Amino acid sequence: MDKIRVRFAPSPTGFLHVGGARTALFNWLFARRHGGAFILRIEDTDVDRSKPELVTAIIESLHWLGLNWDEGPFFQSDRLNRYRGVARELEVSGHAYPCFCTPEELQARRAQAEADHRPGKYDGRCRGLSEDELSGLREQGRPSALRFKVPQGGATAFDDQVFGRIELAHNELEDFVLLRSDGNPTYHLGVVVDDLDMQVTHVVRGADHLSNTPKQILLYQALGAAVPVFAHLPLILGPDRQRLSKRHGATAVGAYREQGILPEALSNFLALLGWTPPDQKEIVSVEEMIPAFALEGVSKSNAVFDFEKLAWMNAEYLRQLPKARLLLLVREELEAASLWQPAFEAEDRDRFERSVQLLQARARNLKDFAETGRAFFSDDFSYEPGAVQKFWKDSALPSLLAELASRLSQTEPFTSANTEKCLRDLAEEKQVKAGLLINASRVALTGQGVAPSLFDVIDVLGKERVVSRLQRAVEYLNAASPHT
RNA sequence: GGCGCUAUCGUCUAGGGGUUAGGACGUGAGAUUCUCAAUCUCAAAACCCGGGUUCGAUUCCCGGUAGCGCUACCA
Repeated sequence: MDKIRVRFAPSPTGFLHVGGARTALFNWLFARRHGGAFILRIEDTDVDRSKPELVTAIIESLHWLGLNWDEGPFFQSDRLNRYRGVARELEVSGHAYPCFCTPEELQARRAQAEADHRPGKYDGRCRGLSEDELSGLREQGRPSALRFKVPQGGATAFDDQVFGRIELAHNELEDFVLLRSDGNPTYHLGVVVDDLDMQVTHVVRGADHLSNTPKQILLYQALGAAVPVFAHLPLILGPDRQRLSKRHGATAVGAYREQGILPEALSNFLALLGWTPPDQKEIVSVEEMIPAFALEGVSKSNAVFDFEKLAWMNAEYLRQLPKARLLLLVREELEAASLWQPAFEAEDRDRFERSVQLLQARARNLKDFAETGRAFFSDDFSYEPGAVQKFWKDSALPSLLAELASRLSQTEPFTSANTEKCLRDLAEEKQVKAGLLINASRVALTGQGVAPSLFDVIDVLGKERVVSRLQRAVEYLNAASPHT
């Protein structure tokens, strides 16, 4: 068999959607599995809706996901003459004909057909235009589109790698447009010509193209070309089982990145939407997926995008992340939040690293480091209201915390064993539960009711910060309830 | 409307003519505890409906229903 060649062909009319990302991933996996080529092609023939900056954004998202391509990016807008040439060939060979109906006329007829409960297919009225009529219309300067002459009668069938045999009767098809009246190709012409020129062997794309495939096969045949293998992927839906769209929240890959999702977590999650590795593992790296990937294992039914599972998977990956990479990612987060300090790679480097590792066990996404973990990287943090309400309600707290601050300032050496002993001794003396002091101190030190183990926090923060933060909490509490 | 496709716990799925229908996320309970997370244990939770084939269908076939897709000079 010839070398396998696949492509991902997004159109730059929007950001890279998670559905598109999964299509790209499956193509990439398939290419890597078979040592084939993965081609990137930008389908920008819709001049009105395509935007150059979206091309950049799509490419950036693909890079972020680690989906590297072997050829391209190719732009359909660079190949316009080629499509026109093929269109011309098709016209000359009698497989296509000019149509002078205007979009307005067509739309009006469709509307009328709908009102009459008739099928709204194009009626083929320009199909039988005589040479005289043709040249007459041309002389009038009437613009024309080029339509494909769908064979009358019969059917086209193909064996989809995931859906099996699909058959469609030709009378269900209309004579679809190949070339718009402005000379630009439509999707169907563009894909077929490109996939042919780029020698694509397997077309792996969303199931929304399943019903379009027979049209394209007809084009291949009219061109006397071999038809590639098709594999359609089930669609990704929102929680309401509607096709995933903006109103469901984040759909763009970039939006997940901004939410602190790791690319490996997103890839893993997306891969499992419609595909199960043979060993049924849930956490699977792309490296593990490559040798196991097969189109035959792809599910036929649409899948609901479950953000909760992605979040879980992300936490899972975050916890396993090698130190060096995590440090780098957290640094980016802190920089974005204006929390990064040069000292973190100089005198405070050790504290920085230990803080990150402490937070790592509980983080669900990268954002957590700069948000709930803020107090580890800055003295400027506030007390989370829920935590204050829950852990700072005992009226003895101000004096207890003041005493704790004073005793901790005397503790030498300042190890977790010693600070813990100090706190527990104080609790015992004052006849209060150690938990009371521990929880209250946690809020004082981190501003959060949920944070790592207190003595680890104390250890990482160091004596000076611990003492001053406890004192700050005492002041806050006294200010809040001046009568006690 | 027409055509096409699909149908297993709430969600992602495994399985397949005879199974206690398996796993994961989520949910609930418990253990642990210093809050939370993690971890461990346990629990609830599914074969869309109706026919047929068969000794036996969740599995195969047909029909229905539902959902999705296509039905553009969008891709």
